[in-house]
Order: sequence, then C-alpha cells, then structure tokens
Amino acid sequence: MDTALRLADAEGLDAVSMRRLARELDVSPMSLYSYFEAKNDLVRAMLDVVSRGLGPADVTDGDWSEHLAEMGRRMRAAILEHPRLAQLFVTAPALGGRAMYVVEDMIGALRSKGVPGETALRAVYAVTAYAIGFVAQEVPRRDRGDTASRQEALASLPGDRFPNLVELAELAAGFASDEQFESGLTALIAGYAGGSPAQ
Amino acid sequence: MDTALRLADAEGLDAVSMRRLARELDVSPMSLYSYFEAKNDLVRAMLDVVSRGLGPADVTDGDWSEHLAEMGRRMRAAILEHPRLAQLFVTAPALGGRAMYVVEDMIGALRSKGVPGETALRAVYAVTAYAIGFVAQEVPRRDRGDTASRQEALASLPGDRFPNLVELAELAAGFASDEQFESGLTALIAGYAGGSPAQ
DNA sequence: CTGTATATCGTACGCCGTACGGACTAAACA
DNA sequence: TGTTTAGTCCGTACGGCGTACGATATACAG
Repeated sequence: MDTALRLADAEGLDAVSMRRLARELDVSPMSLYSYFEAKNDLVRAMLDVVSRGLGPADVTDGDWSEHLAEMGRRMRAAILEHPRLAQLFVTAPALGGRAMYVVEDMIGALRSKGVPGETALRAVYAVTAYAIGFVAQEVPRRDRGDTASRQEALASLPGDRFPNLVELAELAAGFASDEQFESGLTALIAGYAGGSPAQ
Repeated sequence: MDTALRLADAEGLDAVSMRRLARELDVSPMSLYSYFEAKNDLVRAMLDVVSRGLGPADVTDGDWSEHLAEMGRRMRAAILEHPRLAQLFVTAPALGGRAMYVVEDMIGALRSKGVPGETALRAVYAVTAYAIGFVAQEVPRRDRGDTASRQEALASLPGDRFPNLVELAELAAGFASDEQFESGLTALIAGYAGGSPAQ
C-alpha cells in the first residue's frame, strides 16, 4: 500500500497498474494477486487508507453547526492530502472505511445536541456532497496554472457572450480556495440552522 | 457521437474504446483519428454534448434564489440523463461548453437582481459544487439496489459502533433523492440569501 | 491530367488485467 | 520423522487497449 500510494501521489492514479506496482516492488505482477483478488481491491484499499486520514471528529466544543463545519473541513483536507486520488472519493461506490465512522459520529454528535435524526442525516449528507463536489472542482483547477493565468483565461473569453465572467475575471481568479470553501460551507450549514447569512 | 453516447449509456464509459466504437460503426479503429486527435478529445466531445443538455437558464420570474435553485436542479437533471457519464463532470478539468454559458447567464441574472458580483460568483460556485457532489454520491447509490436492500445494509452494521446509523437505517434508506437534493439546495441558497431555514 | 487534400485502412509496438498451472517454502499434523 | 497443507511467488499466454507510421483510395482544384 505504501508503494502504491507513493506511486499514485507521484505519477497519478493511472500509473498504478498491477504491472507497474509489481515492478516497483521488484516482484512479479501475478504475485500481487496473493493479496488482492483484483485491481479493484487494491484501489479500494488505497481509498480506505486515504479516508483513514479523516480522523475522528473529536471537536466537542461549540454548537452543532461548528461540528458539522469541522467535518466538512476535515473531509476536504483529507482528500487534498492526496489530490491525485480525489477522483476515487467521487467515483467510489460508497463512502466506506473511515468515512463511515465519521458520518456515524457526526450524526451522533448532532443528535446529542438536540438535532432531530432526520435533519442530522440530511445535513450530514448535504455537507458531504458539498465537500466532495467542491474538491472535485478544486483539484483540476489547482493543477491548471496560477491565479494570473486563470484570470487571463477568463478575461479572454468573448466579451459579447460572457460579459459577466470577463468583467469579474480578476475577482474570480483571485478567490482563495479556502475562503470559497468556507463561504459555501457556512451558507449551507446556516441554511440548516436557520441562522445568519454567509458572507 | 451518437453511437458513442449510446454505447456509454448502455454499457458504461469503459465500453467506449476506440476499437469498440469503431467496431460499432463498421469502421477501422484508426479511422476515428481523422475526427479526434486522441481518445481524450472524444471523451471531451461526449462531455460537451451532454452538458448541452443543461439548456439555457430561462426562468426569469421569481427572485434570484429561485433562479439559482433552478440552475442547480438543471445541472443535476442534465447529469442524471446520462448517469454513466457522471464521472466525467466530476473528473473534468473544467466546466466547459454549455455549462459555461449557464454559469455566465446565472451570474448575469443574479447581478441584474441586485446581487453583488462577488456573492453571485460564490453562490454559483457553491451550488455547482453541491450539485456535482450530490450526483456523484447519488449515482452509485442508485445502482446499488433498492430501498429495502439499502436499509438492510445499514441496519446490519455493528450496532455497538454504529448505533445512530442502525437506528436511523429505515429513515435514511427511505429518503427520496429528489427531496434530499432539494433539502441541501434550499439550505445552501437560504444561507446565501440569509433567508429562512431549510426543512 | 496532375497535384493535393481527405478519409480509410493494415500492421505493429508496448501497455494493460488476469486466468491458469507450476514451483518453492514453511507450518501443522501423523 | 515424513507427509500434507496452505501460502507465496512466478512464467506464460490471451485478449483487450491507445496510437505511431505508412500505404492506399477517393475527390476535388488548378
């Protein structure tokens, strides 16, 4: 697993083939099948290791909105630790492994603070969706150049069809990912809490 | 493109190989390279066609929150029309093609109703992230059995470690996707609007 | 008619996942 | 002790993949 993850981080998920991984380990390709029934199993194991980075949601102070926000932040952070594996989270048949524990604990925390089960489920589900979708958009964007080049790309759109994007190019390109993430996260949770608006 | 999309819808994205697509078309594999420089181009073209399904955001009544919500719904609906291509949206280097027009128009609509540019950008970005992430979780879940079997799967978790998920299994399995999507979408937008709480 | 562009194709290379069966090793048991 | 068993490793082979390269055929411009 170490080698597989190192390989994936360094050269991308596509570089992780049974044959290539075996070569890295100075071993025959078929040997790997003693440990994984098929390549899918290997990939699932990789996802599991990464999602272990979620860690327990041990924040106990603050109200439940803060709990929930923290879960969202952890989820994003865990995925961003291995950006090249991000697509796994997004394509995965289901959140499993560590993520399951986090969801369970988060729902428990919310309920213990008086949130009804249904709302807790809905809110956790929504935050999960937001975090995954956000990172899915964030990762490729990050790979594709700095702020200046992103701004240039937006500004060079045909101005007669994209007046708003062109006008706001500088603003849009300058958004820090962290702020942008917080913005949506805060809004989403505020919506569930019926609290104050974001931004 | 028609054949490629039909093939992808019927047998999944993996079935769309240059060789297979050529066979479907009664043509040599290499012939396809007259029209697409590489397989990536073909995939991008497929994504473009699908995202054309977004259509223009032509809802002009209602306030801007309703506009924004409609964009989210359209986005989800467009992706769900070709569920087996969903991962493309999520892995894509950037929203392009039709999606770009939708974003532009949506930002324009929001601004024309008095929303500051920055908020408009942030809100549209957040809704996009939410919609993509939601569908990413929704598609595999849908493939994996009906309500009853999902409930069973949840209920059979070890009760000492997952008390909440077990207890709420019935509730969780029974959530209709549409309701769940609306729940998060409403919350998110309400957060930006500073309006009333969801659910 | 001649040249040039366009579409199609056959062949070949180096990847991939993995089915199958064999060889070696170490532990469990007689 | 010898024998069996389970686990590990491997070589070979099959069918698939993307696509570089060069040849051919067809159509159209001059």
